[in-house]
Order: sequence, then structure tokens, then C-alpha cells
Amino acid sequence: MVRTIDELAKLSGVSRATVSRVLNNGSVSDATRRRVQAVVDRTNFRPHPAARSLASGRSGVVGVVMHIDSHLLFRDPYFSQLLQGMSDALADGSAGMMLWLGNRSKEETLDRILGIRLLDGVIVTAHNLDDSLVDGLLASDLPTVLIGHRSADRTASYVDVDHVHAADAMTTHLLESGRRRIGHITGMRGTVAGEDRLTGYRRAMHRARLASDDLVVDGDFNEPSGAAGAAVLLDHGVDAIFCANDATAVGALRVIRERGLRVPEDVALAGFDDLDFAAHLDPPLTTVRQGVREQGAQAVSSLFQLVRDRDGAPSRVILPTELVIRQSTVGGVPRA
Amino acid sequence: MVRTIDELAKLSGVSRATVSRVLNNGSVSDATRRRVQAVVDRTNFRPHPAARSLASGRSGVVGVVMHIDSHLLFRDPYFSQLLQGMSDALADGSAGMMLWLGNRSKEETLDRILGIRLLDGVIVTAHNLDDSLVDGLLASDLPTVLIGHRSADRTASYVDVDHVHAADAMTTHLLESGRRRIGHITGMRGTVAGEDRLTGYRRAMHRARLASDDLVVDGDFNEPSGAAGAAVLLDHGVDAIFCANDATAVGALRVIRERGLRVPEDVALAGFDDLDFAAHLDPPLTTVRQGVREQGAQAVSSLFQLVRDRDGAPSRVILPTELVIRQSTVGGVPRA
DNA sequence: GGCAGTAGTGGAAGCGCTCTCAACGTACTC
DNA sequence: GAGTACGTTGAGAGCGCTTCCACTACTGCC
Repeated sequence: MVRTIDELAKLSGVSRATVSRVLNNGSVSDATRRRVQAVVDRTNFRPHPAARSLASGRSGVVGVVMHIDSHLLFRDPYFSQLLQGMSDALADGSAGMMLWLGNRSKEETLDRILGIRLLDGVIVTAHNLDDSLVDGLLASDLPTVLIGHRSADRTASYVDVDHVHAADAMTTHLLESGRRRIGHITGMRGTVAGEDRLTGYRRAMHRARLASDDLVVDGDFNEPSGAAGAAVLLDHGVDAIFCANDATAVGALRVIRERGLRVPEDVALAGFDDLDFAAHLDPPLTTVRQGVREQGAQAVSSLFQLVRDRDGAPSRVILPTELVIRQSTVGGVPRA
Repeated sequence: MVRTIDELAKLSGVSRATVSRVLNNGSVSDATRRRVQAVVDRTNFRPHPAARSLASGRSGVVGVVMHIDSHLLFRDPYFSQLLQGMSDALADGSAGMMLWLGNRSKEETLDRILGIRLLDGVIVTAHNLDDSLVDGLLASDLPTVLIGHRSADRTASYVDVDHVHAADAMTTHLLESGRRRIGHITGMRGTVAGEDRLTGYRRAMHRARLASDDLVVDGDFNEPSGAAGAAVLLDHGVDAIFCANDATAVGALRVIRERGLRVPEDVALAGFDDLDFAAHLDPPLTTVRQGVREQGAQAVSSLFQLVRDRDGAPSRVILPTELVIRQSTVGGVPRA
């Protein structure tokens, strides 16, 4: 078995340097490249990653930091879809992924990430308004791409969607379909998505000159908070509920049903995320598609670019959202 | 900032070799060790992993292979708990984890794992009776520890529980509490756990001279199969249902309820796994505790040992199971 | 006192690769 | 035909660490 580039060089009758060039897409004549590549293929040779990393200073491994409870990670499909998007994109770029979950304190996690001297860069979720881990990574010299961003992160590289705009559009859709008492169950307060979606909702209500003070209930992106929030809102006589995400909507749907009300005839229901299950609810859920996998993939590609050109301009990407209108908001008439 | 062991050697007035010994718990006098360690701590020095790996031939990274659908991975708490157990144990051993999920074909996954030349060893779930990926890893010279094992794997290193024995014990418990028509909803056929648990059930029934032919329904470890299986078994007039895992039991419980039957008064219900939610069902579920996190941790420790002593004897560990008796099987009387 | 045995230490040879630099054509220009 | 430019190649110097080997200084023993 061929274990080193030297043996390979001997086998193909060129120098070690030339083999290295073939392996790294350096400048080599076509004839030589073909000859060497044939030997590489025949012997199924793979360069030793540690040697390569030591010599080049690059490891081909990126850190993915999701500082959240691991039970949340495995329960909320948002995170698993994000992870899938990144995982696939990294594999396509033949890079490795090192996952950092919220098992430890932010200080310790930051310390380890910076100390490990292995990572070419990191992708970190910046969902909370206040996050010392994100701050620490941005302050370090490790190339960093955020998923989501706070207003303080405007100069960093990030991938995000325009939550305010999307929530505004959803609320407007509900208004246009004749609803007037539109309730909102927020996401977790203190998170960017939670606050921004609330802002979008308020903006649309305000534009329509409708009060919304008694129509907002705090949630936390989880199903139980959707159920609790819906209970309150239904008591306030809403004709529509806009939930900060799909999981919340599932909880709300359950409570609406339990009260013997129909969706959308009595109450229209909308979510956010368009996770896989949203289309399969009964009735199918109107929601905002935000391409979670695409966000993950985009973050990877932004990071690759940042690693390649460390002094280049930060890459700031706002991915489009799409209003996905399904039966949970249309086809019925408001109760009033 | 101190970036190399040489600078550190100069700073502490010893040779590079001695610093390396301090870093790797080699034989160094106490005085020297303290002196060097002080400098290490003060400068917060971390050796470069690639250099270390290149020189030593060890990477400190282990592969974790779970060749299953990723939606299953993120839905079934069994896998996430297993992952948590491994993740924690690896972190304690300051080793890294490279995760290989079922995104690609087994052939390609195997090819990549063996080609990457980075892994010190792998931990792989061997849940299916027939698995070319497991076979390939065992045949390679990469230290490998299985979680679960087939009868063909008796010479490999593995961590497992005695499914047959545990299922027998559970069935016996049901018999001893007066049940006679005990149904069993199997796990996925073709998996070790599915087949072995069925065997244990059959063994206990046979010992009690009870027929079980019309009392076994195939399931697949998932909630819907529990619901479907329970529907069939209830039609056959069972007074107890032993489900191959907790998720299945959740489905069964729902159907039992829908029929207006009481647990355990009319039908006793038992699961397997003792996942976190089992204790919080209504009524709390009798089940078999198999310490999923412990299995993950044990697999890591077995692998560490195997890496340290590659020619040592395989480590075969059967972890104990525990019958956890809760209200779903006791406190009521059989319907008959 | 001489000897073997044993810690503790330093020197130096790599681990397998990348990448700079210089050398070598070959082609093209004047 | 000399000079320039360019594309292609090889030699060799590391990247930062581990580890073998040799050496010293000490200990205990006959």
C-alpha cells in the first residue's frame, strides 16, 4: 500500500513536489497530471491529513458552535436541518466538521475552541441578543461566520434572513384575508428571531391602525408555549394566531382543536420556518419558508471564502424568505 | 504568544524533549515537571495537534458511525442519548469526535472512513443483523468497538446488553403479576434488539406453557407501529402488551386509551429502554432500563483501551439491565 | 572502591506533507 | 542569434511535535 507522496512520486517518475501539485491543483502540465493522477487513482492514495495540515497551516476542519441545550438540539428540527445543511456542504468541500454543543459554559467552550489550533474557522449560531461566546469568537483572529446576527454584528460575516420583513408580510397576509384580531405568540424573548418577528408583526398591525397590545403572548419557540399562548389568545377572542415558529403553531393547533374551533374557519393559524412537518399538519400550515438547510450551506460557503481570503471583505448574506400559504389561513371565513 | 514547544523549552530552561515529556506524562523529575508546567500554565500553551499527530501517529480523534436515517437520529432519543454518552466521555478523554451519519451509501461511508487516515479508531452501532459497514470496519485494521453485536461478532470488541434476558425478565414480571394473554409488539425485524427481545419474550411464555402465536405483532420501534400493533392485539383480547421499546409503548398507550380501556387495570403495558420520558407518562411506564448513556461511555473507554494496546484482547462488555417497575403494570387487576 | 542498575535529560532523526526558489526548457520577440 | 518571458519541474527547507538513543549522575550492592 502506498502511504506517502514519495512512493507515489517514485511510481510516477516525477518529484514529490509535482505530486503535491497534482493533489492540490497546482500548475502542472496536462500530460504529467494525467500520468500522476492515474497512479493516485490506481493506488487509491490519500495524503496524510496531519502532515498536510502541519505543512500548510490549514486543517480542513471547521468548528460548528451551537451553544444550546442538547435536548433542544435533538428535539427542534430547526437545528437538525441547519446541521444537515452544513454537514452536506462541508462534505462537498471535503472539509471536516467539529461540533461544539452547549455542554459546557460559554467561557470554557470559547477557551477550548481558540486553544485547539486545529480549526480553519468557525460557524456559530448567533440567536441571542447577548452572547459572550459569539463576541469572543468575533474578537479572535479565527475566521468566523454567524448564522443570524445582532445589530452589533453588522461588520461581521453572517448569514441571516430578514425576520422583520417576513413577519410583516405574514401579518399582512392575515390582514388581507380579512382577519382583524390577529394574535401573536412570540418566540423566546431575547433572541433575535423572537424580537424581530414581533417587531414585524407590530409594524404590520400598526400600519393597519389596529391595536395589538392585548394580542401578544410570550412564547419560547416550543410546543407547550404554543398551547399556553393559544389558550390566552382564544380567551381574548382572536380570529387569527401568528406563531413565531412552526413548533409553537403545533401547540396552538392542539388547543384550538380542543376548544372545538375550526382552522381556518374560526381561527386562522400561521407559523414560521416551514419545517418538514408543516405541510403535513391537518390542515397544512401557512408559514414562512426560510430555507434552513440553505442557510447552513451558505454559511459554509461564506466561511470557505473567508478562509481562502482572510483579508477580504466580510460576507453578509440575507437569504430570501417566502410566504407559504396553505389551508390553515385560507378557505374559511372569520368567525365575526 | 508561545506557539511552539521550542520557545517553551527555552523559557523553562530545559530541552524540547523534556517539555514533550511533561506534556505527555512521560518520566520527568518532580522538580522539572513543576517548573515546566508553571510555564505551560502561564503561557496557556497548547501543542499543535497536527504536529503531534504527525509525529506520534495518533490523532486523538475517533469516528462515531451511526448509519441510520438522520431523521431517525434526531427523533429517537435512544440515539441522542447514546451520542451524549459518547460525546461526554470523549470530551473527558480530551479526544475529538468525527460523526458519520447515514447520509451516504455504506460503501462510500466505509471508503471515506478508511481513507481519511486521521481516526485513531471507530465506534459503530451494530444494530442490524446484516451490515456490510460493520463487517468492513471489523475487517480493517482500524480499532473498532461495536455498540450492540451480532452472533458473528463474538470475537470483536463490543458493548451490549442482554436483550434476551431482559425481555424474558419483563415477560416473567407480567406473568407473575397475573397476566396470561401477553402480547408483544416487536422491534424492527432484522435488528439484533428486535429479534433478541422477541426471543426473550417467547422463552418466558414457553416456560409458562403459554401459547404466543397469535400474540406477536411486528413493529419497527416507532410510535405508529405501536398504535397499529396495539389495535391488533386488543382485538385478540390481550391483558398485557410488552412493547419492544418505549416509543412503541407510547403509540400503544394512545390506542388503549382511545378504546376506553384503563392501564393497568384492563391492560398492562411495558416498554424497553427507560428513556427520559418513560417515567413521565400517565401512568408511568414499566420498562427495562438499559443505561444508554453508559453504553456510549463504555464504548469510548473500550476504544481508548484498544487504541492504547492494539494487540490486547478484545473487550467485550455486557452492561446490566434493570427492570423498572412503574404503575403501567401494577396496581390494577386483569380484566379476566 | 568498583560495578551494575536506574532515573532523568538532551540531541537528533524523523513523521509526510507544502511551498519557495532556482533551474530548465521552449517559444517568442527584436 | 541573443534576449526575454513564461510554463513546468525538482531540490530542499521547514511545519511542530514525538521518540529513540546515548549520556550523565546518582543509588545500592558486593
